[in-house]
Amino acid sequence: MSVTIKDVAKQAGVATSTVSRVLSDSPKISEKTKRRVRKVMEEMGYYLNENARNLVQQSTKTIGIVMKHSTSQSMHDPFFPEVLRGISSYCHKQDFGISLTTGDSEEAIFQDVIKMVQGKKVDGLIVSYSKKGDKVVPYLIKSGIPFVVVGKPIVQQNQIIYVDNDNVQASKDATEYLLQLGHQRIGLIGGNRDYEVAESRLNGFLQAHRIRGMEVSDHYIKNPKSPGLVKQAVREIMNLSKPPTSLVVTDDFSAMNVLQVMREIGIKVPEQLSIVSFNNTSICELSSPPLTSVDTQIYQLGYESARCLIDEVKEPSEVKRSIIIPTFIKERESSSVVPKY
Amino acid sequence: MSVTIKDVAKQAGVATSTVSRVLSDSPKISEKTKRRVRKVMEEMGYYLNENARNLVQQSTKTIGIVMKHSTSQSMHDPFFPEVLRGISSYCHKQDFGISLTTGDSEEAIFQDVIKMVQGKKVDGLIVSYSKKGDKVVPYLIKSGIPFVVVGKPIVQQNQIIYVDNDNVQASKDATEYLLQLGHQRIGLIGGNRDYEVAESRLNGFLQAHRIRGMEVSDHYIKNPKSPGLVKQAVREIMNLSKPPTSLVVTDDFSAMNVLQVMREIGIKVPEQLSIVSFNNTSICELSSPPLTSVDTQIYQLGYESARCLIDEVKEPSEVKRSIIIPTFIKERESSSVVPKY
DNA sequence: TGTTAAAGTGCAAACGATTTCCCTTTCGTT
DNA sequence: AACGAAAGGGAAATCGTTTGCACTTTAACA
Repeated sequence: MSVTIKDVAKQAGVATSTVSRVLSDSPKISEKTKRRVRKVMEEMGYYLNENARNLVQQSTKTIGIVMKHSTSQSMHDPFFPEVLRGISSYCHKQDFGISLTTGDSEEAIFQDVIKMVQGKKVDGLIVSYSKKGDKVVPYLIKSGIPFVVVGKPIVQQNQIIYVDNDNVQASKDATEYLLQLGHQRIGLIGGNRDYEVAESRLNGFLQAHRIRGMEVSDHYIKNPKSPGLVKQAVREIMNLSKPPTSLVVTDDFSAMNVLQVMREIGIKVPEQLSIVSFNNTSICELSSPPLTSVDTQIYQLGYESARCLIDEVKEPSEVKRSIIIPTFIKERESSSVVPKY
Repeated sequence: MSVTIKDVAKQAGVATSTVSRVLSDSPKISEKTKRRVRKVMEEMGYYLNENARNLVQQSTKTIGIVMKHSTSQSMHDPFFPEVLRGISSYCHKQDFGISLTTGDSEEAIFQDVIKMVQGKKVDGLIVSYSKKGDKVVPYLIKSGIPFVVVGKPIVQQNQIIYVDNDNVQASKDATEYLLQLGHQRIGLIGGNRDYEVAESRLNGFLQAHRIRGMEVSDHYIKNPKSPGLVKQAVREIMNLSKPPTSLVVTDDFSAMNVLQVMREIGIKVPEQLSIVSFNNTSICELSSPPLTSVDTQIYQLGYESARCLIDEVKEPSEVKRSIIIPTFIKERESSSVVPKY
């Protein structure tokens, strides 16, 4: 149908190889010929067929993105879109395409990944989460395809390129921040402990206490398995005889849930309860009150992971360097000094 | 490198054509042969190379998604992620892949699209917005590739497949809803009028008034060009000597902005000001107070657009049918009867 | 003027499938 | 036993590029 390299060659009176070389701007072709060929391409409306090129080059200049299971979860939380934005930005700079998994169950996603890899549809992958018992990462290792994970891998960390925050530190910082404000009773609304990030945040939370020689009651620690269970967890924690005066919350979205519960049960934020959450996504500014949140620089997380991946695709490195993106606390109105009794 | 159809053929003692037929489960091949070939494929670890198939079939079983200019805008608003979720879901069912534009300027996106289309990387496209002066849609029409737009196309509506709400009606409903609550002074916080949706919502808003023979002051109508200008617009509108008692707001995100301003200037929602917004995204439930919002069924919008597109890819239709997704008002706490003075 | 090197092109073989014709078998019918 | 049809499978062309190698100019140098 469409005009091919052959047509151009014939029309321009050269060989197809010449046209191909013009396409890649090879120095073996004289300027004069290039100009002539380019003119013909223009006239005939030629455009390169990427599929043909992909086939022979054994590369697609496309990366695959593996979303967290349950697109719904990924999508509602602004985390995924933001990391995607970062990835997207770097890919565009490097003229790489993006291909998404479409599955909505863990198994379906796994199949998507296999198809991408074996079908040679992508040159590399970004895994946008790190989860216990996940099959994707082990598979990718075995396959030998370049990939990077956003978050700290559960297994074989030294063989995997990853981009992450220091979540232990970040959580420690958040907790320490509340301690400095004078809070003695701090609760944690964490996440599903199957995800590495939840585990790290819990550790940081505990460490901050330990450093000060403080014990934390188990009742102050909740790790709801899914976003839907957050409210329940918050209610439980606030129903304790001695409820915490502040909460470290694993993400902004959950913090909004917290805010709702407080509104329900008539507890004022920050007057009666301080909140620090994570990610500093755009809802922080828009909630009432605006949320103090640990900025995890999600965009950077995405951008750097794309950079690492594409570097690796271009020339595989022997040693797998990983990258830690710094975090900082963005203070807003959801946190204040501990109420005096 | 990897094992090809030829290797399998040799190993199984059949021709490549036979292997290919086994792959596509052709009825021309006996069950016995199929079993044998499949076993060999299994043993050798064969996997089909999609690029090779794409080349000969002239099709990629992949659709491209054109995001609204400024990924940032697309991404912060949960609209895009949600429509993507719907698209994704249907694509997965049909075993289609998804490819995203990566550009972050209108021009860059346009180039992405050209590359996808001319490079034959996709079988069709979904344009996730409808904007005045947009170059993508006209280009797609000219190219002849199947595509559908989410939203009502500005030009040549009858030649374009689109999936949309009846935004005029939806806006009329929202306005009527407030009128019924007794509000006499209703303001509109709309969107950038370059987008079709903003225009329609404005019309619906006006129509609802007209039906009752009411006039609307221009001062009550704001169409900030970008999300950043929403707050400013809200302040202006509330500074009028006779400010509105209720607001129709073009999306939930903007409504959150409204809420913030109200908090700043000490106006209580819904006691002193009612708000109805659009989209009924997840923040509605989480805001304080929870937002009354017109559910536009974004997920469905995405799902149906994917369905239309893939149908069209499979067999191009002569007449371009479009689809209107119904809307309904989800009442929450941001709206109430007009305050009595 | 002859020799050689460099520069510029062309030829043809990949890349890994699909698909259109054919050519064998095999089997049922008469 | 002979014939024809149907079923199963093979050979080779094709899709649109890239690329290693060989070939022809042209220019330069002795």
